[in-house]
Amino acid sequence: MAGPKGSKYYDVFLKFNVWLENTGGESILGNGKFELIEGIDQLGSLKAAADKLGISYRKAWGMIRDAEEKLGFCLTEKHRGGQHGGNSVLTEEGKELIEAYKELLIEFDEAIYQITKKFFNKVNK
Amino acid sequence: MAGPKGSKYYDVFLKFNVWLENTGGESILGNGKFELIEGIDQLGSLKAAADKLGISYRKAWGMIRDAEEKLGFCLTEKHRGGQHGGNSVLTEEGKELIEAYKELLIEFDEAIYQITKKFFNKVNK
DNA sequence: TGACTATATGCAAGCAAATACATATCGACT
DNA sequence: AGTCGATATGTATTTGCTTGCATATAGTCA
Repeated sequence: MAGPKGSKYYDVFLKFNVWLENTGGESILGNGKFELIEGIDQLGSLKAAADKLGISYRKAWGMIRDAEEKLGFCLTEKHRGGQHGGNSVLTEEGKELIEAYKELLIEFDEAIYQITKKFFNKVNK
Repeated sequence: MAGPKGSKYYDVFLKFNVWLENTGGESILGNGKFELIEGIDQLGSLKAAADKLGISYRKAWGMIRDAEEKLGFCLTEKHRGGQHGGNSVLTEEGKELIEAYKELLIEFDEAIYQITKKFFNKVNK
C-alpha cells in the first residue's frame, strides 16, 4: 500500500524488476524467462511451462534459446521422442540459477520494504 | 562486476529498475520519465530535456501528459509564449518526487550491492 | 512399425508501440 | 504589429515484437 486514504500517492505502488545483462547491454534473462525456467522445473516440459504462462510454444522456445546462447551454457536438457513426445529438465546450472534468483527476490523484497516505506512517507504529505 | 575471470557469469551483470504503478497495473512513471523530469528541473524546458535524452519533443510531451494524467496532479508548470517560446518548471510535487526518487535510487544501490555479491557467489562456482 | 506428442525451426502475418511529420497556439520583446 | 521558439496535439508511418502456421525430427510404447 502506498499511504493513508486520501494521500497523494494512495493506490500508487512502487515496483521493481531485476535482470541479468551482458557487457553489451543486452538483456540475458529477466522475470519472464525466470518464470519460464521455473515452470520447466515444476512441469517437466517447455510446452507445459509455456501454456502455464499463456505464451506460445514458439516464443518460449525462442526465449530459452536466446538465454542459453547469451550465457554460453545450457540451462535445460531437452529430450525429443517417446510416447509423450519428449520433455525438458533443468541442468545443474539451471537449477542453481533459479534457486539463487528466488533467494535474491526474497532479499529484494525485504530490502525494498523499508525503502518503499520511506519513499512514500516523504512524498505523501 | 560479476565474478572472477573465467567464472561462469563473468561479464554478466545484475541490473534493476524501479517504477510507480497504479492499481490497474499500468506504469505511471519509471526511469525514463524520472530522467525527463530531472532534465526539466535542470534545464527549464521540456524541449531541452527531450534533446538531452535524445528523444523527440513529441514523445517527451506524451510522457509527461501520461504521468500527470495517471497521477491526477501536475508535476510541471508550463508556460507558452514569450521571446523564448515558453518554458516548463517543476511544481512542488514534482520537485518532491524527483528528490525522493533520487534518494530511493541511492538506497537501492546500497541494498543491491550486498544482494548482488551474494547472488554471484552462489552461482559462480 | 505405426501412432502420439514435445522438441526444433523457418517464415508469413498481425499488432501495438515508437517515431516522424505536420500544424496550431501563445505571449514577451522589438 | 511582427518575430521567435517552446508548448500542444492529431495523424501517418515505420518498426520491432508476437503470434500463427507449417513442417520436420525424434523415440517410446502398443
